Amino acid sequence: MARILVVDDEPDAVELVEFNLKSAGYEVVTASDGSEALKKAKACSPDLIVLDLMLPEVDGLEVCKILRRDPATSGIPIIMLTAKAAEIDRVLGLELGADDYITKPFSPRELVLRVKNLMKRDQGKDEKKDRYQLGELVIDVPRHLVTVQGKRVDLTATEFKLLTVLAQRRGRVQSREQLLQDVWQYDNLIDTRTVDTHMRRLREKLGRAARYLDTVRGVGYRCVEN
Amino acid sequence: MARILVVDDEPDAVELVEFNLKSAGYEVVTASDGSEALKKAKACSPDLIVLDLMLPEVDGLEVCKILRRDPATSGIPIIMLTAKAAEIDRVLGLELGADDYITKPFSPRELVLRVKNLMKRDQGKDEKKDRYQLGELVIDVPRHLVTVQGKRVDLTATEFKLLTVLAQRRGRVQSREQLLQDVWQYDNLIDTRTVDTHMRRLREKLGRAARYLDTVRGVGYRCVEN
DNA sequence: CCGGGCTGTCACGAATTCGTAACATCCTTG
DNA sequence: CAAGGATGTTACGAATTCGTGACAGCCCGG
Repeated sequence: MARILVVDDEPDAVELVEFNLKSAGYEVVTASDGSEALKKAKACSPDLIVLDLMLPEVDGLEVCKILRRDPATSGIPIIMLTAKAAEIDRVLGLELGADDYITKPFSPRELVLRVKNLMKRDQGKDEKKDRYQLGELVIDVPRHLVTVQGKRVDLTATEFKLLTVLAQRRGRVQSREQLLQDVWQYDNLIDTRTVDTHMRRLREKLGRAARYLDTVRGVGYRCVEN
Repeated sequence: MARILVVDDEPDAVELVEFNLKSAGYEVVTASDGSEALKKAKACSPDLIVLDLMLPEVDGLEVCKILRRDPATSGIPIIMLTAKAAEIDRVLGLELGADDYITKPFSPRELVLRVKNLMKRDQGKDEKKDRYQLGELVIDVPRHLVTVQGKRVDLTATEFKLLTVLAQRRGRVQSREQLLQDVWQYDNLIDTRTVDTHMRRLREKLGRAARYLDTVRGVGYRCVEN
């Protein structure tokens, strides 16, 4: 089926991930440090890489960058494992180009789901972009900049992330729970109504461009195209 | 339907969980300590396990690990019950691999919801689609959008779910009780006649496309292909 | 220490949606 | 065709949902 390279320096972690991925029908290759990872990434040409952020010798971020620079490996989807939610911004940053991330601790099932998701996405169309445009509304992700009719709109970090997530999943309704997951990173303690408040603030700042943000009563919010 | 193994050393807790799961239509097997849990997990091959963190003899964490190592049980979703929120990290930890957790005290409703969620995730892969088409009627699930001859039809959350469930089980008659289970989830207090009213509203909004929704007198409703 | 921006929560009200009862109609059965 | 049950239709009060404004805690720079 498909080959996955798993990189982590903790043997237990590797073993668990390996076991679960194999159960899901994938072929698994492992590496325990950065240089080994780079070697195997070229040698085995995996279809996907699960990469721990913290590694001895060569850091996970560094590995990611190098993989992206090399034409032989730059097209391989990477899922980053991070210990802290705070590191996520850097992971998803342009200069790194990880395709997805999971914060530790995570459930193996969750990992398998994301792997499947990325594999599917690989064949399909739905890719993450640096820039989203909805009519006069432009979202520049790496620059953290939003403009409406060329005029800059100042958004807070949360508002920006919320808008970006909605734009990424354009067309599809996102439940409040889903948004809490994606924007607030697994912080289940937060009230779902908080999403409403941030949507309100976001809409207020976006002015007329707020029309791209739909409320789907009883379900959640959705970003629409026109 | 589906079998669930409930593991807790407090009889009261077991009883409460058992009662609620049974009310939701599940078959329940119970165990009061770790070794019994392991035995029954293999013997009964449950579809899901609800596992208390603190157990006499073999700790819940240990049980979880062992279950994950054994190929016979590693695929079974596990929901952990923890007394303290602080323990969550360990529960969802990489080396453990629980799929979800609930902190005590919890509402039975919450538990049932999580169980359903995990079950759905498990089996829904083949049958469930993002999109259903019945002639001029198109149901786009992720977008939460229904169109008839390309014209958008506004449905409430309940109506949409009802239509989706019927479309998923296309061709097969669904009893009112079944529909209440699938659409209204946990709440079995609702009058079956309520389904009729929602069917009426749904048909009204669908206009001509309502012809895809059959009434099977004395039995229930059915979605037909042509 | 103060002040301001950001964030999460709450409370309130308007609007929608829901569940049920009541009545009307349809269908089956004998 | 009559009777009785099942379903369709309508109306309405209850409950839910969402937008809005207010507010307190937090962090950080001055």
